[in-house]
Amino acid sequence: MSQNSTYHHGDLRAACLRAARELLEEDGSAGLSLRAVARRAGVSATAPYRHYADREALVSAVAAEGYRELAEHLTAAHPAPSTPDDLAAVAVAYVRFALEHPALFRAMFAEPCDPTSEERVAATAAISEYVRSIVRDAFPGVGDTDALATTVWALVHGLAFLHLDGKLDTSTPEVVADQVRASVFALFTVSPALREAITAG
Amino acid sequence: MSQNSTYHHGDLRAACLRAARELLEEDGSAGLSLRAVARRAGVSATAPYRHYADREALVSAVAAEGYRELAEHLTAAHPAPSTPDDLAAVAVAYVRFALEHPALFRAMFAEPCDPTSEERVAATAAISEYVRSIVRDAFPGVGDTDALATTVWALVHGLAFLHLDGKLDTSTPEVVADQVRASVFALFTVSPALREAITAG
DNA sequence: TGTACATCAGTGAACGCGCGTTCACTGATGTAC
DNA sequence: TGTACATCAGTGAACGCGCGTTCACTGATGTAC
Repeated sequence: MSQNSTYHHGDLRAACLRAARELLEEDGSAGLSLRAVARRAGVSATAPYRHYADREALVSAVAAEGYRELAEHLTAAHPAPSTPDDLAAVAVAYVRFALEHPALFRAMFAEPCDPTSEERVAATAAISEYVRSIVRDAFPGVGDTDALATTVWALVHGLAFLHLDGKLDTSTPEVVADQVRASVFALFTVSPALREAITAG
Repeated sequence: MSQNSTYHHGDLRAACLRAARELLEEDGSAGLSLRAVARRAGVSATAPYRHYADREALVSAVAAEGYRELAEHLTAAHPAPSTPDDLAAVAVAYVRFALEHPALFRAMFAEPCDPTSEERVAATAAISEYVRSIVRDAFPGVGDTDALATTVWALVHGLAFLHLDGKLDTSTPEVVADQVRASVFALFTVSPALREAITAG
């Protein structure tokens, strides 16, 4: 698959994706141009067109990869969370992912999901369903957990963004993790009666 | 102040700000260029330089204005919130503001606050302090409400962004408001003992 | 009230830049016989 | 095993574009006397 010829790259598609991610982290989304990607991959400016229809297609591919990695990162934190503690661990992983890949995370959530990119739509739907399933598994007694799941997701997502935007203390990973855990615990000690009321409709 | 001469604009500074906001809403942040602003204000490409040092200065001014308007919008929703209901009303206003000014809201939170723009730094600090003061006033008994305030802010901010990014149902303002209220109520019925534990440190 | 002049807010030509994208092309690869 | 040829993955020149920013300028305004 990898040959010593310099003419054929071997795996330019993957190399473009890698270059795009690097550019994203270095210069933000403004730095992510097809030409810059080509330059970094050591290839002519037009070579990426063999693998991506246009700039938008490349960005969508990057975002989709980000969603997949985020999902992996979360399951790695806890494969089947079922208690507030488990959930807090997953939440911490979510925020850590955002802080470790700030530009990627922004690219994933910055724009309404491009409806023409099947890959991206699927990846978005998957992460959304994944979050819901975690809450469902953690609270099997409740009939419709969707409202509660949304609340959890919003809380964690908001924590991720506020940290990312420098609005909260990010001096050490521990400080961040403590804040995330405290917030999740606050949410998950809702009185059972009220939780019923919220999730009934 | 406004003369019939076409040479002197009269209030180009404000006109630039207005044009920038319109461009932001129409084309997203990519459409916000100094040249486009000048064009829309009906003025030569270099005229805005009389009022803004460079593009970044204009963007910062727009963001700062956004922060001020958000603060006004929140106080209009409830001048001195002191119950979960009051707080829910403010939260609904926060999310509505985001949905009514999507590109502006993104611009406000998209990048770490430009540390060279005093106006922007001040506006950011003000909104942050405002959120904290609301929670402080609503829970005067608790010594350190900062952790709780962060939780509230994160929840509401996350709801705003998830709605903005098309990840949640935004079909009607009522649907959105119901979700926001439900989420806030879930948070504010934390058991008193646990709230103590969270906010003690 | 009139005039001289400083100041202010605009003009418009010009610069260099990087971008996305097209096009005709060419070198390398792999397959059929 | 060798050759002919289709296909694939790259090249590189070229296009038109809009951008940020500079510069020397000029028209309008306001103020001092």
